[in-house]
Amino acid sequence: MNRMTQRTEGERVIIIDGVAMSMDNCPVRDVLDHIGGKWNSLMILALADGPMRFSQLRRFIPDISQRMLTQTLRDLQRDGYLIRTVYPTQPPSVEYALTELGQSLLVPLRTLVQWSQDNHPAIRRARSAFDGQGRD
Amino acid sequence: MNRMTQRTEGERVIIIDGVAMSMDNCPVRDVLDHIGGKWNSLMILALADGPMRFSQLRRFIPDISQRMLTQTLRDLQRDGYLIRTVYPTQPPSVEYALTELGQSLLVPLRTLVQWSQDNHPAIRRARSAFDGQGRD
DNA sequence: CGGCATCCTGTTTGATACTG
DNA sequence: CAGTATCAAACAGGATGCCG
Repeated sequence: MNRMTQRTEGERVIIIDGVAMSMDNCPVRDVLDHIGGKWNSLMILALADGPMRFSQLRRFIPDISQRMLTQTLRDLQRDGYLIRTVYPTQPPSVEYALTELGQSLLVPLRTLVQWSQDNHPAIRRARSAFDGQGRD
Repeated sequence: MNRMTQRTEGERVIIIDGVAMSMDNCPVRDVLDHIGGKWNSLMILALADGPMRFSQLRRFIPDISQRMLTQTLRDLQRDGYLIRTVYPTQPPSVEYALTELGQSLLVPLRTLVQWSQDNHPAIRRARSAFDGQGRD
């Protein structure tokens, strides 16, 4: 599947699962960096069941700051994961909803969520074993 | 990556896909924070085909610093994703290999990689569309 | 309500140098 | 070869105040 990095002159390439990927523009890194952000994937999952308003999301993720909420939403919108709809009510309300792209990300994301739940105990076990043995 | 356990709040709970999860000890965040790290998931994928030595990994991921390589490997070892084996040769060689846990993570990870590759064009398109429209 | 701008902090990362 | 140590830069993130 994957093997060795090739360092052709000037052009750096990494090979993952047999597919060469330039490091300047690696799809995997690009996506992973985003879903790995502290709030991004949580936000996608939050919107899984349907659109939410700004203040709803704030309540839904209690420990996010307004700043990070705004920023995360803008980032996700920029990448096409969700759409922002402003309703010109008084006071104004803004609704965020997953796009088709966002919905499709939900699939691999849920796989990962499932895996996390299944294996979290094992990780915690490994962690305390590691911490325990080195110490004394 | 090295998350100091911070326990400030009492009993806050977030609901993902209908499942309530404590925020102090959320499996999803715990795992996502790791696979989302800049190097972690790349490292797991690098070891997918078999064990590698320290310097091999360095070459495999050309733009990682020695410091980050060491640290990432220690973190992943701590969480039970890989094992570290020292061969008392001269000079010493150290081999890193995925554990069963690490191998199992490979499955959802590959799903994500696949998704990334499939949808990267769409993301790039959305991104430039977003950047273009706000402009002037 | 739904933001944005500013300031300020701790954490993450990279460069560099040194060791067994 | 496979690390450790140290320093400085970069960045993420929180707190606060202001605005349409």
